[in-house]
Amino acid sequence: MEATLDLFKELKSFSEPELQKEILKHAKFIKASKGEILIKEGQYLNFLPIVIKGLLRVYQQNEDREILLYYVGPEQTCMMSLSSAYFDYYSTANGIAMEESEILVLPAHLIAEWQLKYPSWNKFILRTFKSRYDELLNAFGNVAFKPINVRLKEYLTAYIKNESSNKIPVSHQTLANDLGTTRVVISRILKQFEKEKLVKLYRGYIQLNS
Amino acid sequence: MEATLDLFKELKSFSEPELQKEILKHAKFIKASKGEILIKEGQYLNFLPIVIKGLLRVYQQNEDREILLYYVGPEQTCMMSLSSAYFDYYSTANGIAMEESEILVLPAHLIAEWQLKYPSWNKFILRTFKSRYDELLNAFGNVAFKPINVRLKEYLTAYIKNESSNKIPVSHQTLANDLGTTRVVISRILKQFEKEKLVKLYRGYIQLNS
DNA sequence: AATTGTGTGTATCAAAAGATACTTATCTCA
DNA sequence: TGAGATAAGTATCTTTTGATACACACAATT
Repeated sequence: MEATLDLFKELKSFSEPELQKEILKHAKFIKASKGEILIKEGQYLNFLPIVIKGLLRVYQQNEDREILLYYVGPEQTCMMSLSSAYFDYYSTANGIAMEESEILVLPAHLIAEWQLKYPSWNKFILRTFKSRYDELLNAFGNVAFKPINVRLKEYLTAYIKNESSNKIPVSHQTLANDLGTTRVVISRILKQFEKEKLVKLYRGYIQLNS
Repeated sequence: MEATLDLFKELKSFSEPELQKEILKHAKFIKASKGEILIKEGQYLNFLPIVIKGLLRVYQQNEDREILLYYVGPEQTCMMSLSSAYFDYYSTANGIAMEESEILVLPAHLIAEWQLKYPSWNKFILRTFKSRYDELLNAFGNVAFKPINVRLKEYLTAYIKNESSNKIPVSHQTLANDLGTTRVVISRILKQFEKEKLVKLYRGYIQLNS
């Protein structure tokens, strides 16, 4: 856990010395293996997870379909947990570890206490609320107004923006899950994109031309 | 403004004496007439509006369509404004007064200050974030997974839950705007509902059977 | 090599939603 | 009262999306 500890100490959001001391005093560090489900819809959470390393995927489910809400990366926490833990309310989404992840876990009651005590914690919480809200608002507008092919195109271009390569190592099924539709629909649209020379399709990944 | 002042003093969220004094010291009270646009997409806000009386409608727009995000009633504030004012970010939604409304207006910089100073203010802000987030999440799930007829049915039944009567004084166009679709689609579905004896249609309002 | 699972291609059909256009009410207000 | 605005009904056509079913390719494992 030495390495994790070092990672934690580098996080700017918690660099306020008093706060850092407090966190170290009360937090547990846990590991989540790839595919592990951390949060289930309907569940009450009495802890707040902050990701140190790795990636969580938070999504909503509806019978056979699902749709992505957001990812939680290092130095971030999960809106659902925050909401659930702070307000003692059940979660309305699911969370799963996309990769081997290291997570700092805080008892729920500290959220409110530190809100008033530590400005940097206060900022962190509000920043979390705001950025998650913005993400969701954006996703909402997209789902409400844009056809799937446009959303898919935007998803793909957004994907490679953060990467050096323009290979997108994602299956059609995963794309369907993220965008809230079915695999066949994605395959159909991707084939259309290929005809338009926008992409090249391979097993297990997609290459974006541009 | 006497009446407004009295209304304000009754708001539980701000009953903490020190906070109330501060608000009265720094706030302005304004009136918005029906149809007045208070917030525009892209605009920077340096104030936080809290509704004392009346109703604001906050929505997103996309060319010819629009979709409802939420309403802001008495003792509530607008997520967009809060987000914009606190983080110095532009608004990503529009706000319009649905009726003659009375609004308390606070300078943006006080939001952060009071966050640390007044527990009840802190609670108010977080409650705002949470409830707006929940509403949006719910709307998102609906748009992603449910067909319009189901959403419309839910909208109508939710509407009369808060009313004594089962008359819904809303035009088809307004329903279309709230649900993010077009008038013709709404009219078509409502006619179907009428055949199924779920509703009776009149000019300007809808009567729900049950 | 045979088996199994996953990923992809694709055809067919059905349903949902949107676009357009035109008609008929009803209300408002000068 | 009559002109214009708003509300609603409806028919037709197209597009988008979804459901289902099946074939085939590739990979990993035994």
